[in-house]
Amino acid sequence: MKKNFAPRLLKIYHTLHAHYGPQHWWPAKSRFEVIVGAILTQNTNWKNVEKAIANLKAEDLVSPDAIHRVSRKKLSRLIRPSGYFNIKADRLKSFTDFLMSEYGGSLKGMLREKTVTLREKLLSVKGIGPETADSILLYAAGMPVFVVDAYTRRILSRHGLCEDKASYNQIQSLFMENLKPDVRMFNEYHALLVCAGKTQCASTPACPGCPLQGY
DNA sequence: GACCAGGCACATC
DNA sequence: GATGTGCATGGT
Repeated sequence: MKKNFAPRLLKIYHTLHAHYGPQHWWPAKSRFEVIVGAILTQNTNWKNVEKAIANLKAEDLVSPDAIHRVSRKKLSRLIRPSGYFNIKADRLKSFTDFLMSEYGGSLKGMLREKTVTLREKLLSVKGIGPETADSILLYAAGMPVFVVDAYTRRILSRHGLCEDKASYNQIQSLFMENLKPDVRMFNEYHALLVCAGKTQCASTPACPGCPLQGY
């Protein structure tokens, strides 16, 4: 990244923070629940994910061991509200399989990995792509990795900070090469972009009432 | 009834 | 490397 985008990125962050306030992400009670949510929310409304997680909790299945043991059939039935339930059941299974084989089922063991190493390993798990991997790294592991999603791309291109076809890695680099690694801030920043994307900056070029108007 | 939502894998060119 | 398609529910 040749140009210094730090001032603009910081200004956007502070503007969104002042407008929307702290978002207190990730909405989950445990690290493992963060990971389950990260997989279930793929291309899906969070409200639907909450229903699926509530079903899992009702059966006391929100643990690596429980997910590993439960039948694929029962798992997909319980997560049905989150959509793509057959695929997502496989993805939850592939993650717990990975956790079992690589770390003996120990999430703590997994979280002791270096960030770069863990990211590569997560990306090798079937069903975990860049956004899901980075959500796990940031929100479950507490590592300073910036999460990029559809809202991030839309808002940044809308405000002329990237091409609308920019790749995931390009957008992630934009943040990580211009901002100091700061878990708290990366956490809030991504959450705020999602919040803004949901409300006003979503897709309209005019973006009426957008708190980022003029940037 | 169309359209969208905090993606990803896979096929094809 | 870019582009297209299947996966599926629930809210607007």
